[in-house]
Amino acid sequence: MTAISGGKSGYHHGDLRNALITAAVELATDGGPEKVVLREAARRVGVSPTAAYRHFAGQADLLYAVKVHGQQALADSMEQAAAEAPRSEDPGEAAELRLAAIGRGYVRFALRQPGLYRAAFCSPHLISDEKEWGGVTPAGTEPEYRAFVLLTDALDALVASGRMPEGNRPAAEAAAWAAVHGLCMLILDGPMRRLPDPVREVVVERTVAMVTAGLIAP
Amino acid sequence: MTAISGGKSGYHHGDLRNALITAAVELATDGGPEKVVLREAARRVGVSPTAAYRHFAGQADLLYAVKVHGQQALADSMEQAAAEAPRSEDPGEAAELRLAAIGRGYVRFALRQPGLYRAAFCSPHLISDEKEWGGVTPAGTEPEYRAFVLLTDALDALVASGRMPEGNRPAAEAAAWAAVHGLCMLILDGPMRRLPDPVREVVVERTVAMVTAGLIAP
DNA sequence: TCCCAATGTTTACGGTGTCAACTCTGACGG
DNA sequence: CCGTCAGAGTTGACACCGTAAACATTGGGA
Repeated sequence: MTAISGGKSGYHHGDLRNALITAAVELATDGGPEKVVLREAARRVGVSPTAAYRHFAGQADLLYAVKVHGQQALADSMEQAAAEAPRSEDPGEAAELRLAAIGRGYVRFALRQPGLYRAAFCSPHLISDEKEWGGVTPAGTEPEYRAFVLLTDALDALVASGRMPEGNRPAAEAAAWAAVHGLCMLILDGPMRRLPDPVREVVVERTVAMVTAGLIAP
Repeated sequence: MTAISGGKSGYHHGDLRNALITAAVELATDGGPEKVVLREAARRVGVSPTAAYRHFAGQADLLYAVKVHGQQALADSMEQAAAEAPRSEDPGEAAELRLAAIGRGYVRFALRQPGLYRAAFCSPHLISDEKEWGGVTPAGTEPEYRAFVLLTDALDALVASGRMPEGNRPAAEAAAWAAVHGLCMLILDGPMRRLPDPVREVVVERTVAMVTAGLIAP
């Protein structure tokens, strides 16, 4: 049978897997990963709960699909922010601006799509996916690969321009990622939630500044 | 009746609340917040599930108690690390070393007690506690208050010594906290889990260095 | 002494993830 | 042209979980 037939014949849905993912993503979008419940997704698609087991190993597997979706959406936001980054003649300054822009794009996505973002980074204990970074670089199959590459490129450009010392390069991506990720989590779930908007912006800018300055410093 | 009677008379436990918290903390310690299940805690204490409702509003309330416990344990680790920080004659250098020590103490706790740490920062959507920071400083009743004060003092000392520009002071605690928190989360739950130990140490040191350098930079 | 308020218990309900067994259906080979 | 068979969905059941209501037990003060 063709799996790409969009027409639902009543019994056979035709594209149940994607329909379930869509529903699950919707659940995560407003409510976060803990709202991704298999039965509800099936309910929304109009199908029996156990039907999902023909396409997913279980709820964790469905949640993992949502996680991948979220991470790709995050990478999109970062790419867009990078594209809109202010240009500069000085390659060093350009690289620095680009890194800052990427960071802001990251945070912007997290704040605009808190549910999806939290799903994208929800604990693997709920999922038990066993993919990991080998060294500091993730394998190309990783869902967070694109976001990681964006960051890596920006850092490489920064060192290539001479603005960032080579000695600071190792693990720089980890440090930069940690700062923006921690910022988002603290704002979304942590003690910084419900921070007044102006204060929040100050906090974001201070963090971005700390990252760039901290990586550039000799 | 006295709530402090330790002797269990069979029917009346005597100190059920603390017994439940202890059990719940144990659950979180090996397994994280999602393993904090009310029925299991009651089971371990040898009491019926609904007995817990005499002492907690519900599972979320019990989890919140665990959260507070975790945050205090975290503050302990930070305090100890600060006390063990290398001294220096130069007050500027001393303040910087102290800040770095605090950061390492933070990370050390997270890596040694991943379950508790994750519980300490688990999403309020599972808890619905409605306490928050007013500005950038938390109210004194906050569980994360002690840890926050430690950080704030270290930063104040840094600016008082003249090593950190006053212009960098606003929201500096947020940026610093974000970096170490994000680092811990990425290592525990994120793409950096199962990073080889040596690499992990490099990552931690690079992050700590980024924070201090990034805050000190003019 | 007796009573009552605090503390636990039993029972029950709705929700969840998941398994096993059954049923429908459409595409393919004869 | 038609039977069949594997893939896709269904029903029913089980073991958990959180939680509410009604009931039972106890010990300390009036």
